[in-house]
Amino acid sequence: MDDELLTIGVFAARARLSAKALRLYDRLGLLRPAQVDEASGYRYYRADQVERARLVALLRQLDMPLARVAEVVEAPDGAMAAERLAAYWADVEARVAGQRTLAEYLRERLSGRSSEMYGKFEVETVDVPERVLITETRHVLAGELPAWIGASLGRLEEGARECGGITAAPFVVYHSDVSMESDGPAESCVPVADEAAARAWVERQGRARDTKVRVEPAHRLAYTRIAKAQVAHPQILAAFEAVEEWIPKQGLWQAGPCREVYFADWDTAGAEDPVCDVAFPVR
Amino acid sequence: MDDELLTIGVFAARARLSAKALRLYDRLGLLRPAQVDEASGYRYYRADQVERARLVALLRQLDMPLARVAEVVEAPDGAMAAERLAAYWADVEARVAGQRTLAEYLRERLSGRSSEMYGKFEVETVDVPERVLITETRHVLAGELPAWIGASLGRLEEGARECGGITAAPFVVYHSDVSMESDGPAESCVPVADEAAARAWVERQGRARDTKVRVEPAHRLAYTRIAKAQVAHPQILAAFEAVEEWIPKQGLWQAGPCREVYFADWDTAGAEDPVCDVAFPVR
DNA sequence: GTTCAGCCCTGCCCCAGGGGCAAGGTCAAC
DNA sequence: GTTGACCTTGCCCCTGGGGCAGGGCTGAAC
Repeated sequence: MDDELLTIGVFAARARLSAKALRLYDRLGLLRPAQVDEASGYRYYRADQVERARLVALLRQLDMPLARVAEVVEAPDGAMAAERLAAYWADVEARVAGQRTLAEYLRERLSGRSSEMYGKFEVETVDVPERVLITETRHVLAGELPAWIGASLGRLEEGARECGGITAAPFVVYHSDVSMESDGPAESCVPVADEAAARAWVERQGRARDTKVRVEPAHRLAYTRIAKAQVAHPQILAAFEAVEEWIPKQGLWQAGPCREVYFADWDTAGAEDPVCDVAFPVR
Repeated sequence: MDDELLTIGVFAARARLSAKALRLYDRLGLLRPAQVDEASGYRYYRADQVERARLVALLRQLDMPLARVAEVVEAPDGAMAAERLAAYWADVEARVAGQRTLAEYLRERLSGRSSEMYGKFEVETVDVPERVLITETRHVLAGELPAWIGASLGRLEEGARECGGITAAPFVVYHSDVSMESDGPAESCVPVADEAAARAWVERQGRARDTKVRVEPAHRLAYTRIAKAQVAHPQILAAFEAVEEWIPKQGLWQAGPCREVYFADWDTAGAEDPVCDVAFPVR
């Protein structure tokens, strides 16, 4: 019954896939024909391969990449397969949730409320002297950003005790895209007192994390102060944009990548307490 | 102030896009540099182009295709732009909602509950005599399917009155993929009494819709009866699969594309009333 | 036996939306 | 003048196929 062989066209119709797709899946090893005629190259499939093929078709309807489809259909048992599917779908939902928030934010902004929104931010400048920093740099996605900032600044603050102590508020520099899906490098920084001790401490850290000592020259920052509740995507984008809009209006230029300065204790702050300056170096 | 020109690298950093992407957007006309040096080919952007570029970058984070990005950034005003963004996002949410349901269904099925699920369907066969059909064929996505079935069968039932009347339950044949995102052609069919009248009626319909007369030869159907609440993706897939699993077990073969036979009045049926047979021609 | 339609094969080019690299031209500071 | 950073175009790569060309296979009718 199940040992009758189907040509690729018949099999494709039953599996609701195209013959072209089946040839691709054959080449990738995802769905091998039961038999291939050596002379003609004709592919023949067993009828009981339809089930697997149809599962592939359904998974592809979730836009699951073929590599992950392979992980699902080759799972040792149904429970594992279900788990891998669930993991993929959780990824999708996480991504879409981020995009949803961004879409809502953009919709509001495009509707013309941007001027009102910018009006809510008061921007000022401050001069920052030359400082010695210990830093950690990593490519990180927006979803993991809060966790990474917490962990990274925690490690650096800990290390700062061996470097003469913290001399100013820790901050995070975004060397590339600030927003969702970003993997532009982020650099968390803690100003410390003792450069020599800092270099020695960094040496001891090894290369596992990208830990460095950096001397940041004196500069001026344009910043706006925001509350804990605003430190999240995409609300925080409005703050960044408010500062960016403000800078040229004052006859200034951006002189470097943006940063978030955390001057308050995060854990003890309430949602409406100011905890963070969104800042750009300016000239 | 805004007439200072930025090189592509500086502009890319400010807009949080790659230089490569900017060259692509230039070529596509989405984001033209303010000036291009004829001799060197160097692109120079005005500082006030950053805003548009950054909007493009944010829209791309929604995975919006560049063609739709262009529609948004070139909208005559913010309200239109917001509307187009909202339309795109609604498309995404609709697609994801369908995928979400499919993912949930697949997760349950992979977890091993499939045998229980199939157990719920009782499959039988019925012999169908040769019949004259008037039909409408269209490529239709799963999302529009219910609406199209309703409208299409409505038109055909109306036309059937001029063709000697309806002689059996209307049905829809799926010549390709049954599931979400399908655009495989679907054919809605109404059996009628008078072939000559049917041909004349179809002639009068013109070519706007793909309306035809077809004589379906006598055949046997394997079917399972389902309630109104089950006639929706992806629950209905389980019914299709139950029948497909059943067929080879009886020593039968599928002899054609699957179909849904609507034997009850849809509007007056309750959610638990049987309204539809999910059927495959068998030999 | 022959023919012919309908399958099937491989191989090539195409799409989006870029990434990455090579070879070479430019620009600015020193 | 030199150097190094930056810019240019062009080519190949990715995914998941669609579409077409040119040629081989197969089965059923004649």
